[in-house]
Amino acid sequence: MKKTSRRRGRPTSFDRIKVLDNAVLAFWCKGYEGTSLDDLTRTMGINRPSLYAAFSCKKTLFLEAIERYAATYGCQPMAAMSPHEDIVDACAAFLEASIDCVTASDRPRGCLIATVAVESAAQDEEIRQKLAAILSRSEKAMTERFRRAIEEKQLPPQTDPAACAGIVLAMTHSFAVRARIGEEPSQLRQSADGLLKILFPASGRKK
Amino acid sequence: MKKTSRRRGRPTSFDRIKVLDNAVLAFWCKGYEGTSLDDLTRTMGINRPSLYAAFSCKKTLFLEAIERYAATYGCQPMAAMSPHEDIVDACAAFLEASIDCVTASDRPRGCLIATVAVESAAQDEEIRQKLAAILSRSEKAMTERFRRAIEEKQLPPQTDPAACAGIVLAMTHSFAVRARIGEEPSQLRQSADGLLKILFPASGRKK
DNA sequence: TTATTTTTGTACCGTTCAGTCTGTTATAGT
DNA sequence: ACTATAACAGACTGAACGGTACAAAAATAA
Repeated sequence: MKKTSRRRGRPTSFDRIKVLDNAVLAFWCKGYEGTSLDDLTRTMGINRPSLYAAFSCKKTLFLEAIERYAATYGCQPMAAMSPHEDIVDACAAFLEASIDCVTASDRPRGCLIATVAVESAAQDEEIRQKLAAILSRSEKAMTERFRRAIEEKQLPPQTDPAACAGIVLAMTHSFAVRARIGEEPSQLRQSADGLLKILFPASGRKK
Repeated sequence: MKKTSRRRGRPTSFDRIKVLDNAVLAFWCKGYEGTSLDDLTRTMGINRPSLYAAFSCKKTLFLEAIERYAATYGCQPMAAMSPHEDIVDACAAFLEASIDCVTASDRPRGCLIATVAVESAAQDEEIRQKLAAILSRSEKAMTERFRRAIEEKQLPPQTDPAACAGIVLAMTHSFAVRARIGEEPSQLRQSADGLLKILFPASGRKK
């Protein structure tokens, strides 16, 4: 039986996920073409050979950054729904988390997927496919959540779950664009409230 | 009194607006950072000194391209509303024109404003302001259109015009993102239909 | 210790970038 | 015809680009 033996050679001095998180910030801020290798090495805190050893090239680093973004920031709105049994509360939490995500003051404005990587989607098939997969996943999840709410009689039986999901997700895409262009959370919150009132007219809103 | 006298020297061999329209296509396709001066001169059909004489530098060319886009493609959805007296018909036409705009097969996918220039908005204040002005203008116009519909009793008096406008415009932002990522017009049309049904539940839709 | 393996830091590579200089060409005024 | 003016086409510039070569450094295995 083998003993736990560490790898030979000089050990890596950085945490791969930590520097990837910093790459996310760099791309999120300046976009794919707008972020240079100097920007990346500076923000990530490692130098070029380490970067290339860990991530192969700029594009695969970008693809990994997109995935990492989706797994950390991108999934927060969906995650914010799960504590809520009521579909109205869940949607309110989803929209609020989405606003937080695209306007947090300590991070770049907007969404790495909907307002940054999307630009590159027209040029690169690999990026396009990854974004399409992420979008499709969130659309399925949101539709399923509405379907459950209908099943649980929180919504009228004739409700179209896909249509509802489409509208709620569309609002978050819009939030990303509007936040990037400079709108404040309070303005986005107004739109969120308006959407909830129209989407759930019957619900006696508390507050 | 002066006679009509043409300018001295060699006349410009290109139409400033035509080459600007081509610059729109180039930026729309590859984004600001992704479009090189070689790309631009090739697509515009003029060479560098002519480009710089006519548009000063890459960034002011981009700003002019954004404005030109807004005045040509960008305003088409709003323009598609005006023939329709009924707000439901008007919104349907708006959404259909929006889908056409972001998925036309002879043009780049998506929207120059919502899926391309928006990336640069975080880096450049001048671009940010221009986009903000364009968005604000369309938001005002759409809200006003809903206000008129309420006034004309096409919608219940308690309807919130800003909320309705926000949802319809959000859907177009979403269309731009989804089109850029590869979704087909038919998929976007489903979302448009779903939105109309939810936004105008009372209206007996003529099939 | 010594040999081996792997990462690190620096300097460098060829290419492409945005922008300009120079000389030529085409028009209008005289 | 000749001069003045303005735009043309192509070559050119220094800087910045993405990516790599190389040797020093830091760890394990013998």
